[in-house]
Amino acid sequence: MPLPRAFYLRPPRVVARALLGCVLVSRKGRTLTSGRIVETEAYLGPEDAASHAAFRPGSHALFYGDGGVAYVFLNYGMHHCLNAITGPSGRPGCVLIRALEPLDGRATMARRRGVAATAPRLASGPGNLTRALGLSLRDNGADLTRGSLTIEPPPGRTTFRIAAGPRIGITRDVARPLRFWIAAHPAVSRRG
DNA sequence: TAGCTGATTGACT
DNA sequence: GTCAATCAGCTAA
Repeated sequence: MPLPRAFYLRPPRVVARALLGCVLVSRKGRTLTSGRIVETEAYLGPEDAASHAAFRPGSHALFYGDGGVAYVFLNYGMHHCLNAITGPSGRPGCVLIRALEPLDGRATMARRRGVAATAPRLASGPGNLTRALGLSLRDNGADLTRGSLTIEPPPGRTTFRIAAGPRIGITRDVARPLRFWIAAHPAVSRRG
């Protein structure tokens, strides 16, 4: 069972931490790929200058709607990034999913990435992650509580330490400590 | 219509 | 550490 809508109807900071350890599942045709979320970043509403809710029109309808919806965008002309919209309608915010530890479909991810299945960090980094799962702008607006792109609760008991720090790669509001990752996890993207 | 910017990556020096 | 690849959607004209 995917995480319920209510999971997402909370502030981005809370959802970002809660998503660590959860499993992102992508179904494309008969192919299933999944991975454990090990790294996220929170983006707030217009008060957060780095958030697309603040300066990226076109994403407004998604940001201001109910949470639990995928927001996929293209940047630098070649990389897709996957976000989960958070908060109830009228409370914009989202969580950028930056890195996964591959679970099901490792071979498929490796093929999509064009690397060996044994390669480390198959889905580490927002661009790599979306490529490994076969995501594109067509997945923008997808409902994360049902359908082909969902997020499941952590399987079994999982304990880990959550580390926090400044977000990576942004040019506005650089200092806010809104990046969260599983401490010492090998699949966390290295930059920063 | 042209020009600019960006929540990146990988290849190269 | 530097740099090119490449595009959606803005802005200026």
